[in-house]
Amino acid sequence: MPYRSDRCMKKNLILLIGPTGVGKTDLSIELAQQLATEIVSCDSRQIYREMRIGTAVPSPEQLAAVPHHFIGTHSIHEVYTAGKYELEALELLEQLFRTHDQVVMTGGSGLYIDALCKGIDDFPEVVPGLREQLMQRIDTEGLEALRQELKLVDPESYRQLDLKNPHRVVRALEVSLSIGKPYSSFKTKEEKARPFNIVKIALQRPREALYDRINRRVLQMMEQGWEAEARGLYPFRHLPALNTVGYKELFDYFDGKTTLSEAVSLIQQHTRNYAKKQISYWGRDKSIRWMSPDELKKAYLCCLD
RNA sequence: AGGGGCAUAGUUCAAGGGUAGAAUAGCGGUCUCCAAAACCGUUGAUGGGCGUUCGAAUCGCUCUGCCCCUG
Repeated sequence: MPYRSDRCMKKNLILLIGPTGVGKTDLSIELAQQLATEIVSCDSRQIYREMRIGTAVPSPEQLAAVPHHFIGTHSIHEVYTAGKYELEALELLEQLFRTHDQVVMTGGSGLYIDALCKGIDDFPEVVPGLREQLMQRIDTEGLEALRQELKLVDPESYRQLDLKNPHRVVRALEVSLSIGKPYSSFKTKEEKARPFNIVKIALQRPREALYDRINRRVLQMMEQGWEAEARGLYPFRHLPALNTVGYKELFDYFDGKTTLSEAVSLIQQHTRNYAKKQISYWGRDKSIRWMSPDELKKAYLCCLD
């Protein structure tokens, strides 16, 4: 079996990824139970305790069935990043591997997963508030002004980056200006070594079936009280954590910009768009093995039947 | 039943008789720390028929469908 550790005692991280709504939660629990291990979530939104219904966290029963990590462990009021996740998740895995040969990791945040598997280069701390300042300058001076500044401080990035994307330009400037060295000079392009094997499995379903599951799940989430949850978070709608599919649309509804049924349709649509982006993101990672739920069960869960 | 209006991309809306555009969806992609974010590329349409004209989305007739008013 692919996940069995070999004689050298190296531990295995079994990564169960896939687009939103594909059915990762259920299968990850089956898998973890079979392996008598625990689940580490790699989801940039389920990590926030204030957002539960709208991020489709596992049910209380599911959470009780298998120990979960990084579900509701942080607050929307703190700034969280892929870099922090890399550090915290690595530390947790080190602990878990002391008592387990296998650990199951599941979630859908591509950048977080890459941060954990390959590492993110060590960028020095940036000047607090600089990013906000730069974003404001885009409004007042225009993106082109920042581009020209980037051309001076970091010509390498100016050549490589997507200069139409404000986030990218601001990020490169933020680092370059804070440190006084070009952003590009911190990029090593080297993957960090990890003291465990990583098996990447992505769950796959036909596009139509996936979209149908997404549409239905959004309706279920509404029945579970998503609207009330979102209403409670409305005062914090400008926090980065709440720049999230579903909450945004509900906030627009609260603002009277749409009707409730329009909001729900938009949530379904944008969740489908998100699923597509995830599939695109993983498309270039050739180490990922794509399987249908049935194939996964045959390969890893046959002993249960 | 009579009168009026409308008909353009999946949807919403443009185009003084002269190359049918946009937004959005759809499809595809980018990605080194706000990533459920941000950004890029692209398919696709004049309801049917007849006529006027060098030339019709645009003018006329007709059919079909939808909306409004009157009874």
